[in-house]
Amino acid sequence: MPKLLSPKQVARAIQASESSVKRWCDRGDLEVQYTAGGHRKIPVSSVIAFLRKTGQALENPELLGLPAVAGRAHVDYETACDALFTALVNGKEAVARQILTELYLAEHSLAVIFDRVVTPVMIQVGQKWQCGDVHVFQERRGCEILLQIMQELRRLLPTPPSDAPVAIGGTVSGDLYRLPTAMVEMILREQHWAAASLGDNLPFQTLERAIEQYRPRVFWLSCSHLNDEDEFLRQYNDLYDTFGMSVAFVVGGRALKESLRSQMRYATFCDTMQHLEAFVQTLNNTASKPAEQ
Amino acid sequence: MPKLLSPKQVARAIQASESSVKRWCDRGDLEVQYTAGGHRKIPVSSVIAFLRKTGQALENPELLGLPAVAGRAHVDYETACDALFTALVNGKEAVARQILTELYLAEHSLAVIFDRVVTPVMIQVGQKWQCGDVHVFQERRGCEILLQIMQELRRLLPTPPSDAPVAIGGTVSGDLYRLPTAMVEMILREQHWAAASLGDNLPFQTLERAIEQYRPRVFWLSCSHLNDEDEFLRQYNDLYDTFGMSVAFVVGGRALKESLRSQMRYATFCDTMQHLEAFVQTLNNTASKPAEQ
DNA sequence: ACACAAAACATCCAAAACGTTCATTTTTAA
DNA sequence: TTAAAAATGAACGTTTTGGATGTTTTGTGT
Repeated sequence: MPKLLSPKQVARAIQASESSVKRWCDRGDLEVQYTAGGHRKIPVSSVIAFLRKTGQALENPELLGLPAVAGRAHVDYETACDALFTALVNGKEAVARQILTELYLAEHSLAVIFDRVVTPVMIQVGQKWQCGDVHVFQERRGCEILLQIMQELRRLLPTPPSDAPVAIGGTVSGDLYRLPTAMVEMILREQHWAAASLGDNLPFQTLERAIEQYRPRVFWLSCSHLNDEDEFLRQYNDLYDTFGMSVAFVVGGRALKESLRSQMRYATFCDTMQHLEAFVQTLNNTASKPAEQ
Repeated sequence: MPKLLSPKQVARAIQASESSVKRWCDRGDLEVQYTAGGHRKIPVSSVIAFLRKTGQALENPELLGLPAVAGRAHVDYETACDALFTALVNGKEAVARQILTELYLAEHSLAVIFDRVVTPVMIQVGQKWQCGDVHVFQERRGCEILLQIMQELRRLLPTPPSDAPVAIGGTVSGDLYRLPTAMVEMILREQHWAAASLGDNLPFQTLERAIEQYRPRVFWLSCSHLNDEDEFLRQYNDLYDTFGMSVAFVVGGRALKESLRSQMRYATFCDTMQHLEAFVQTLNNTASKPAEQ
């Protein structure tokens, strides 16, 4: 998708007028390219450089375009992962914030950041925790920091329009991993959904009530840990029997192994946040009232 | 609605002259960004922080997109509690944010807001939940919303100076109530402490490691629920034996009944956030290097 | 290939913001 | 109570901004 932006797009994104953006281009404050016919084309990287130079905040990042997934050599995920890991286990909130903010400004797709940086880092934390290299409190503090930063980023996402389709979800009883469900919420909000995470550790009974009350178009379940797989299967399938026809069930998480999935029904299973993003975009495009781009 | 304001807009909102607003920006009292041409752009959050810092009233809140009552002389806690309760159980994030922002502007201490509004509301939610008037998902969603808003307010607090005294804390294994520990963190940060919440559900073993690594001046433990009181007592007292001399233990929470407290040692027990605030202020005043008021 | 609508272009101008200066009010200290 | 100090708000000429204008480029659909 577009790496080059028009003056109007940039103006909206940084809350300035089109005239000013064009003037800044002409004056050289904003690096700019031209089409054959003389139209300005402003690279995203140029906007970021400009914002950094002037110390301005990015007011409407969603307007800077959607997934720039295809290999951007610019960002080195491995370095970012290493740095983030170190920052999290040492409780360096400010460092972690800087890493993620820069990635967000450079990458513009939350899904990619989640899949290629945040999730791998948390997996690494989990592994080192099992071999005893990382203490529980370091893992917990790391999660706290990540959740805080994600909430800050969440504020930069568009506020859902009042007629936005509703999505709710969370994790089931016994699953205390709230990071994934927070990610899901953000991905959905980025796609202009009115997504609300109900949190973690939710009994199936209350999920049923929640669906009844919210009447969502999408219901998600993040499963990082299951206390009792058989019990989960039974209750999940009950829930699906009740609502599966009217609500799109989206499930994911490492606890849902293939053997389990084969016994479940759902609208989609997501291995990654990018899968989820693609699925939601499909919904947006095929819906009667699609959320505008 | 715009998140960045011009000096004139801010001047009208807080009923001051444009000259003064500009002077405050230049002096650093108001956080400000600049356009490429050198015009000031003031974030709403910066205005809110300024108003609180100086104790001024907000004369025209509607100009900032805030509720019309914000900053008015006195606040009726009971009304606020009722409104917040309704907003939380109905998942109305925006309404809850307005209520709390309004209180934040009108009040001088976060502790008062926590003690007289947030805590009572969550107690009410808990009660109605037990009689079945409130569903689990409503309670959970309410907590999510509160944590979200508190995170936003946290950003308005002063960033701790690098030589700030360190405080860490959280809840023990089996205690999943993370709201109180988030409150504690904010109260401490408001008093210029480098406070870091380690989160919830922490085994004692890792608390020990955390204290070793962070070497805090204060260690807090929030106890809203205990799986096993005797086990807790044993492990807590072990921890106190190890660190009680070098670290100030601050405990609180409704799970610590009188019968339990009598068997525990601690620097202070806090019934309310205002107690905590007073205690920390005492520490600040008697410390060799007091954080400036 | 052509036509047409949407978007971007350059230019111009009024409104607004800039920095500076100065008179007036408020606070602090003697 | 008075004098000095500090903060405020108005006034000023200059610069920046943002909207309106009519024209040109772009991209899409036939």
